[in-house]
Amino acid sequence: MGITKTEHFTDKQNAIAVMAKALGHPARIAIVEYLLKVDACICGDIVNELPLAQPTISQHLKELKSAGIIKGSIEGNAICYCIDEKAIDKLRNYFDAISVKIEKKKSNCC
Amino acid sequence: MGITKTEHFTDKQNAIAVMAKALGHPARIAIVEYLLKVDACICGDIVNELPLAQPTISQHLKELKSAGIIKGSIEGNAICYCIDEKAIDKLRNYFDAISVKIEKKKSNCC
DNA sequence: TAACTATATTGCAATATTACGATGAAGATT
DNA sequence: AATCTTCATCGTAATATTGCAATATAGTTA
Repeated sequence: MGITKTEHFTDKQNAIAVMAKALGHPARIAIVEYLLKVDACICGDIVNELPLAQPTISQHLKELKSAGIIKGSIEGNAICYCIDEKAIDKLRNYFDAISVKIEKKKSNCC
Repeated sequence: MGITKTEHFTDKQNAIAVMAKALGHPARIAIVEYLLKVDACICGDIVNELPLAQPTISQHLKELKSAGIIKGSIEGNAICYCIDEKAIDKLRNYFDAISVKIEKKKSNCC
């Protein structure tokens, strides 16, 4: 197999999973953190920051983009990537909600 | 390849990535949501709830456990799984921090 | 326009993931 | 003790991911 049975789950579950999966790699976490660190979102130097080859970075950027975590705009012959706040908000709200639910339960057997 | 170069990244980056990766599958999101929904964390009926075979569920539970998202305790011949609040808190804090940083910047080019 | 720069795509090898049937292990029930 | 129930593990097939060298694409500059 190796194929995920997305059709059995809700759109929301799939949406969260897609975003989480995109962040499920340390290089992609490092990219996100780098985009946060630099003041303007002038990119491309990501390749110089990370110990990975340019095609590998490009591929990770593509995955982050297709998951909606970052967005890119053309800036001359370079490309300016930056974090898409909406995606982060969705994740934040999701984990906030889980925390609240856990807090409410606290009946706990484990 | 197919092998992630974890050694090039910080422990924190790897830790977040491991948790995100564990949640990067809709079945595992569904499991977490089910554990939140049921009042007591009596499990095993997860298999009845989800459209996946028992070995598949077992494998997903193992991954969630090894990522620290859930913990399990033996309850007779059944096993009681529940969410580990600490992991959720870590994720929540992480995305909160990112949100704050995005908010502070707002210089934004894209 | 030719060369340069920045990023994307292609193609490939190595490894990981997903899924499940068959089977195993351990406590519960009869 | 034999059986049942519950969950884990093994083995295997199909597919996905990771990483990079080579190459392509597109804007920029000389």
